[in-house]
Amino acid sequence: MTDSPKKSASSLCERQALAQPCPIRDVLDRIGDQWSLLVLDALAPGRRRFNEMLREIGDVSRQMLSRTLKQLEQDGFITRTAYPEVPPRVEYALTDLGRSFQAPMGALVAWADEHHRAIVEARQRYLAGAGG
Amino acid sequence: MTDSPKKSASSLCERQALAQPCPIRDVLDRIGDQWSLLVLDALAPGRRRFNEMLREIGDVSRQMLSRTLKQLEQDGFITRTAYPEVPPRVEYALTDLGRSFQAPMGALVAWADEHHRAIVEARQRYLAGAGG
DNA sequence: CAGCATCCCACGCGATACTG
DNA sequence: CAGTATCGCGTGGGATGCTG
Repeated sequence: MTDSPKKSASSLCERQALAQPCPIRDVLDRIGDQWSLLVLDALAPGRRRFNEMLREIGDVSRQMLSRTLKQLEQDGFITRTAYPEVPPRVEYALTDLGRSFQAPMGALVAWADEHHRAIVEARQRYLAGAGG
Repeated sequence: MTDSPKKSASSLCERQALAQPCPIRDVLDRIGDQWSLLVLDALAPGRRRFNEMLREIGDVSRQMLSRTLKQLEQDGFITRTAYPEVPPRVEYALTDLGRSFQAPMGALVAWADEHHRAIVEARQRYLAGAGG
């Protein structure tokens, strides 16, 4: 498939010309996709190999890790370095772009940590009020 | 269904006890779900009615808007106020929690705006290098 | 107008076997 | 070890008709 013909009319996306898809949606599609954030987090301490990340993240399949890494590499968040050895060795690492993303990501993490309790409580209040 | 039996082994989620699911995953599951962010954004200027948002967002179905609103209400991001009139009128508005979320969301939006060009360029470079 | 119930298809994603 | 190709299931989500 080429590209989704959908249009997003939100002001969130209309803040720039739509030559490119909405940056937010673009970024959100990446970090919102279940694994990218975990991968980015796994790479935060330093370079990692494929199976290393596979084990570290734990509940990701090879296919999804592979896809996610490729996506992140494609978008310039990480680099992929293959060493022509045998057995093969491939290492992934954050780029400057990837590292710069840790700031807003950190803000999000901090907010989540700070307000998670409130969210959980809101859910419980909701269930109590609506009767499940 | 009760709850996903999946476990996330990432340090991103191990920063607190896992009595609750990882706050980040929890928050990400919400804002990463294609519509929540758009809804939150639509409500930023002030209260909105159902069909108003439906039109404003543009490419969201009734069902998904309904679900998203319910989720956000449940999580304490927004309030739902039904006026016992005929025809019925329902208004949605951000809560304090919802408004507080605009800070990290703003950071993310700013980052996306600032680096979107770099991401697009990285993609083009990737395509050029890998030959599609 | 608000929004839930139903139908249905597309695709996300895990499992697995295969390649280099 | 580091992936890719294939298969199959589960579900996200659009379209739409019905209800209050």
